[in-house]
Amino acid sequence: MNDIPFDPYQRACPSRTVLDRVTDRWTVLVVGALEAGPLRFTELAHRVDGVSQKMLTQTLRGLERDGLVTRTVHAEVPPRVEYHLTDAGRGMLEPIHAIERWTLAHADAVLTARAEYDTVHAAS
Amino acid sequence: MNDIPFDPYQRACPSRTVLDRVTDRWTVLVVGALEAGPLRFTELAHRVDGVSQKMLTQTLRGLERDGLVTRTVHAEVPPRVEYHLTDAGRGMLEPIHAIERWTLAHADAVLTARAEYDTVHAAS
DNA sequence: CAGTATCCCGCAGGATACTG
DNA sequence: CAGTATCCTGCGGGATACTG
Repeated sequence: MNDIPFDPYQRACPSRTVLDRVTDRWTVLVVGALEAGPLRFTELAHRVDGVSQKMLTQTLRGLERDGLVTRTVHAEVPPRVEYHLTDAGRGMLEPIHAIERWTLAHADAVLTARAEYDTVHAAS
Repeated sequence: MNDIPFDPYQRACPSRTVLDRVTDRWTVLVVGALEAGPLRFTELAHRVDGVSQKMLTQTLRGLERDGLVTRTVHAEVPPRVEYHLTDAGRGMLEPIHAIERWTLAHADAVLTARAEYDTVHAAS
């Protein structure tokens, strides 16, 4: 049991490293892509458009390390490796859905605000 | 009206830059800190422990640019500057709450999984 | 197919110093 | 107090090449 509660607003709190995982761009997209079901490495690379193999590997290893994704190797030739969410990983879908919902709902407003701001604060 | 719907899974979709805002570490903490009410620059720096003045300024400018935060300068000496969420910014609280909830709820499990993983995959 | 291994560049972001 | 302005370094992350 913990004597000290987690608080991401504190610099030294370990929970901040956990926060970093949820607020990772590729993590959000990869976990979101895995919601519909297990995917292979290449399939993921296609779904998450623009991710490099290095970043995809790195993201998947991190998710595996955190117990959010499981990596299954099927003994075949050519090899088939599938990634699927664990129960803990599926828990991440709630914040991810909220993030995606907000992004889609406010994208227009934000982009408009940006253009407006840049017009007003245009460099001479 | 948009002929093309936003899709953050597509590399070139502008919504990905909006996604980047919500998935920014300091953004989440700053907006979360502003939920309770307006705060001054220094107060924010204290609440969001560990943020450098440079990153705080940068984060606030970004939020202002995106129309999520308003900056109010009170004509006093010494100057008093207050930041508060706009309605759009308050909308970001939903994903942020979900993120914070998940972080606090799964921090223990994730940290344990990490330790376990690192033990098993220890470098020789 | 599903990676690992390198090389390398740009820039995120901290530290420090200065201003209205 | 609330910043801006520089300098500088580490590493995020892309490109490329190689392997089981």
